[in-house]
Amino acid sequence: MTTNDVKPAQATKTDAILDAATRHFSMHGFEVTKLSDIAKDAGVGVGTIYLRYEGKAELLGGVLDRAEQSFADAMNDPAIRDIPFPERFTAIISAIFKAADRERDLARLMALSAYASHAGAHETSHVLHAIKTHLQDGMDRNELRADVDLPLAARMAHGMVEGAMRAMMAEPARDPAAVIAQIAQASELWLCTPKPKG
Amino acid sequence: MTTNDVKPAQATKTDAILDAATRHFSMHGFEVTKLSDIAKDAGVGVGTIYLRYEGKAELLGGVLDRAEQSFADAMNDPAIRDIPFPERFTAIISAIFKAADRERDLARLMALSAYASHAGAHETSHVLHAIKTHLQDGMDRNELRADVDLPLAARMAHGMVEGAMRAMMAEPARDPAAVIAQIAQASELWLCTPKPKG
Amino acid sequence: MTTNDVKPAQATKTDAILDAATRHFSMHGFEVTKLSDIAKDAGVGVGTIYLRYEGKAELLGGVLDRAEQSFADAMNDPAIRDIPFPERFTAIISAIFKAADRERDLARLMALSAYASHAGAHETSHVLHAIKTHLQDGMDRNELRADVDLPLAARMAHGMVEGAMRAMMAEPARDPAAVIAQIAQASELWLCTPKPKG
Amino acid sequence: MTTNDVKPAQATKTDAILDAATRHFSMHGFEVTKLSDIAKDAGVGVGTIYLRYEGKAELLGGVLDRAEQSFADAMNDPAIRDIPFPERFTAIISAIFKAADRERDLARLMALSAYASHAGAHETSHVLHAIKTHLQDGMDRNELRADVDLPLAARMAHGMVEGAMRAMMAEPARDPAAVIAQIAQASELWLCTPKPKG
DNA sequence: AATGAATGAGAGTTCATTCAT
DNA sequence: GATGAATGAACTCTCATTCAT
Repeated sequence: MTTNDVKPAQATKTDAILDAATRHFSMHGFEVTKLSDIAKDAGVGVGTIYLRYEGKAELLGGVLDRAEQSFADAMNDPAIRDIPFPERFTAIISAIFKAADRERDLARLMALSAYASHAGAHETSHVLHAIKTHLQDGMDRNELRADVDLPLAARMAHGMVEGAMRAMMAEPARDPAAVIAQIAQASELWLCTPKPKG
Repeated sequence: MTTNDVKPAQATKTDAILDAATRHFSMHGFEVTKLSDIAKDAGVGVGTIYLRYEGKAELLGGVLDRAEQSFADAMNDPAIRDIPFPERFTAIISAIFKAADRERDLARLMALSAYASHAGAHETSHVLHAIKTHLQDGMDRNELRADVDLPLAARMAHGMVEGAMRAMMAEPARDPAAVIAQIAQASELWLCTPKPKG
Repeated sequence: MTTNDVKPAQATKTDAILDAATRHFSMHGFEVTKLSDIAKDAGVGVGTIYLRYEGKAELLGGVLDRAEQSFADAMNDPAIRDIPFPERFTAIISAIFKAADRERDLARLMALSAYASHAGAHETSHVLHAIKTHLQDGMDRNELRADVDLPLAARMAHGMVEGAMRAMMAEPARDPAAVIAQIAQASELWLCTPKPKG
Repeated sequence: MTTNDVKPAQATKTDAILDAATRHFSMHGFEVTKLSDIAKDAGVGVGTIYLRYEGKAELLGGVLDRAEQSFADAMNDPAIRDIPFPERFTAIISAIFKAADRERDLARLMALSAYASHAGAHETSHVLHAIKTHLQDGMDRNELRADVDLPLAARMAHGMVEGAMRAMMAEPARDPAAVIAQIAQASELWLCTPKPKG
């Protein structure tokens, strides 16, 4: 494949399929979603989906991969890696929220991992991995408490963000910045090395 | 049949159905679960399920109701309400974990709310409500920070516990007591009024 | 069984069952009707129906038997047998319409014969048989045309009355007496020995 | 495939389905008939039926429509319209019998109208309408008695033919021509303007 | 005799998947 | 490569029938 994309048509169709599939899977769930609906939404025939994915589960796999990648890319932004803790918390969480705004239904999508044929691949999500990396980095720099159980803390932080997102879904009027600030503050109090007094 | 044994047969059958349904729904998901499997597992005929629940969705509703109730009961134990913060965190979290041990797959179950016909009833879960009540109580007693956004913090705490549970599922060898201690510590640092120094 | 009915309770229950069954079968059809509905309508338990009838088909048989008998009784009224043709036509048809008013849905019921386990018994209906007997009687008295094919004419007359009944169902405002007069006139023109002129 | 052969496959399949459905519905009734049997008989998969009809009731609707149309077409043959009464009776009845030979079980089919989702459409059957038209035509030409109640007479004639058909079903050895002659004679005596004597 | 909870075979319907065009 | 008509396995739900009480 050359640098300037030779198969724009196909790429476009694949994107249309992934877009439609993301929409349907996240809004209605895996089993409820009909491939024919996705095809119609994407403006292609059902058979076309089968030219790109082995089946329904593999299509979900593709959807999850793309969504996770988008999240992970945001969090792995080198610019963020240079920020010291606790300020970095705000940057990380902002990145997650920004990605979540693009991939609006990631939270719900992630719950579908179980259906993906290669579910194992998603057992440890890219997002979770990015969180772990950031925390490890903070510990290496002595900006985070050494006595923290890293894998456990990463899961807890992950859940905390999910909980905050659910709060925003339940009360859409909330100010995202304020929510981000609350999570950042909680993270700092919980994970950062206490600042020496005085 | 003893005198204080009211309709044991029917109660037993309903319980068997709910037990089997909980097992299947939480382990395999709503759509994937076949009523015939639940019936077989419960040792009853399919028709018997329909004598108690209008359909599959209503059966899930019954399962969720029972599970939520069990959790909420554990957390509303009056004995817990007398413990001051931050010690109370340990008690609450222990209660959740103990209930989770009985209702092993609550976390996964809760994700199924969408399928329940009376999903609205679960919009705000009993567990979440219990958490809110405890936090409010702590704030009234000045044991928790006054500047905490209660509804948001409750969701975040809820998510944090879910995350910890996922960690335990991923690594079953973990010591539950240690996990509980980590959550309790994080909660204390994050939510408790800082103790005066000195 | 003595002359004065010893088992009024059972007879009453049987009647209630037959009444309810007649209502349901004729209004909604055989397959659509649920035994539990009939039982509820009759104020008995489902099991009670099985104490009197072998099954659903046999219950329909009982319903048809009773309805047919009621019709046949009306038409076999000795008073009618003394009337000469063509006047007798009016009496016969009036009797059918009167019975149809009591057993409101006979026409629809008869269509259900196919479902009765002893359908053979109904192949030649009582009503049809009564019509045949009357026509034979008229031929014996030379009041009806000798060249009429009796079994065929009986079926045709039967159908003609059914057609008239459908007309009344379609246009309930019709005057029954006028309808009866039309059928009687048609029968006379068609079946009676032409009166000598002059 | 020739040029003037438009979508033969699909048309053929639809026809096969309608043929099989007609056979099954008329021989065994609506509820008793299984879609899987119709599909097997038609040499298609069950799903194929659902590509053409919304469900079982709509399939019956399609069957009734086609059958009625076939009958009505036979009766509306312009050649018949030119024959004067009473000779026209023979032509009409012959046409009905000929169509009945093709659509062997129309009489029984018509009784199923109740199950068709668009039953209303069949309230007044095409056949009945054709009969009415012929009678009206006869009255306009002064070939039929003016004092006949047209809608009622049409229903009665319709029923008379049905009765005759039942006679033929009960006694298959009967000569159709003789049966037709009997109906035609009855119709003439009943409906035609009496011929002036002399 | 009367009941109705329990049963499970069986039907309509859906939809992922295939493949001829 | 693209399509969508065709397929049939598999599901939920119903209800006649049984039988313990």
